[in-house]
Amino acid sequence: MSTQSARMRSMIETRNRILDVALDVLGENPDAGMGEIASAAGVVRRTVYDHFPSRLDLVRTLTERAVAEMTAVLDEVNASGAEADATWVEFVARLWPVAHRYRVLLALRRGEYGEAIHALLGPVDELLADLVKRGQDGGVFAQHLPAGLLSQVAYGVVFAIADSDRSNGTPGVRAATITSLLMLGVPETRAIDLVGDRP
Amino acid sequence: MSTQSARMRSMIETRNRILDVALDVLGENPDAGMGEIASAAGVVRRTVYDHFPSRLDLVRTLTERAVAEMTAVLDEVNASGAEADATWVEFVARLWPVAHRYRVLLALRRGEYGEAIHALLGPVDELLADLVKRGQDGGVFAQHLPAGLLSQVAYGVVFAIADSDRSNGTPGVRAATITSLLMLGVPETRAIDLVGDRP
DNA sequence: CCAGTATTGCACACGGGTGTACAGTGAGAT
DNA sequence: ATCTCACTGTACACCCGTGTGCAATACTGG
Repeated sequence: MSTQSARMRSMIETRNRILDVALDVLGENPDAGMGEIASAAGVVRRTVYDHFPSRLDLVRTLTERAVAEMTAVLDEVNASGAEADATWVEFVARLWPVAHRYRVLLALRRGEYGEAIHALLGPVDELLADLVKRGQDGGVFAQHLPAGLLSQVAYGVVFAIADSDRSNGTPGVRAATITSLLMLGVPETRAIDLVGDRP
Repeated sequence: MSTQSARMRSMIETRNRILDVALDVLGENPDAGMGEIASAAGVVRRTVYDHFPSRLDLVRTLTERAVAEMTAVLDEVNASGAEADATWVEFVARLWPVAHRYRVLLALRRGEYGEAIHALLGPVDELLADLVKRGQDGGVFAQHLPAGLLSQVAYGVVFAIADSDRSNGTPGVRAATITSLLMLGVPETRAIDLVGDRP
């Protein structure tokens, strides 16, 4: 049906290249301007505005991408029917690369577009809170904090550790997962068991 | 010796008012301009520049204040000679109000003045890392992460929970302390014991 | 009362990012 | 071969925050 190939294709390709590069550039410096993004994508600033009328449109599209990927992972993982702590381990493992790519969103949540991003990220936050709530109700997670806050802090920590990957060697998924599990109130022995037997 | 009282006093007072207000305003919105700070302090923008030649000077002074207060607390707490986990509890308790006031620094560490702030915050980071390292060597803290990173993430969590105070009611020091202890690898029972018996 | 000075209330220059306009170019579509 | 359209290159207007300059004002100390 869509036979308008070559033209369409290269246009979509540039659009995607802009998005990919924007993620990298903004990941390095959340305050980067459209000019930097354009240059990094091997394109003129004007062209970026052809694809995304405003900077907010760019960021929004990026966020929508992230939300789509994250909810996909969360839905899949939730469907397994496993215990909450095991589900969390699976979640972190699957989300690790994604979280690293979209780490910029955590920085972008404060300032200027914070409101818009927060709104788009709402569904993800809910799914996350639900998972933690399930763990608390099941007695596998601690209850020092309300589920909503605990889930935010927990995956904030995962993002933070993923961030530090850029500096030192590689704390890696394993360390991040264990740390988040501990914070969720899972005993150390159980935490090590959960992450121990995996590919 | 310093008998130039009334004049000096009111000038110092405005200076301090500017600093205090700047902490509040920047706490709400780290991107606030000198104009907003001036207005909030009941002063004209030009006056702020009389006290602080540049925006960086303002932020630097704020940071120096924070470093002074934090190192004071850390030194005092470290001198008690108690176990690392007990010391951590004391540390969080004493630092709680301070951390809440200076929460903006965590946001300001990224972007523009990040480098300068990071440099000034260096000593605090070291003291914190030393404390965590001591706990790891003593076997009371877990070792999934290197002391430097673990300490950063741990007090990042404390700041994050302090931040959320503004939104919901009051998770409070207790919840924040327990959460950070858990993440440091302290067993839940021990953690509750540690925070349980205090004024 | 008079001098000194912190503060005010304007003014402006400067830099930097955003978003737009428009003529030109080159590769694919017809 | 010609048309179409994504992309180029350059220019411009606009907004906003920073930092500076200077005369006027108010308030305090001698």
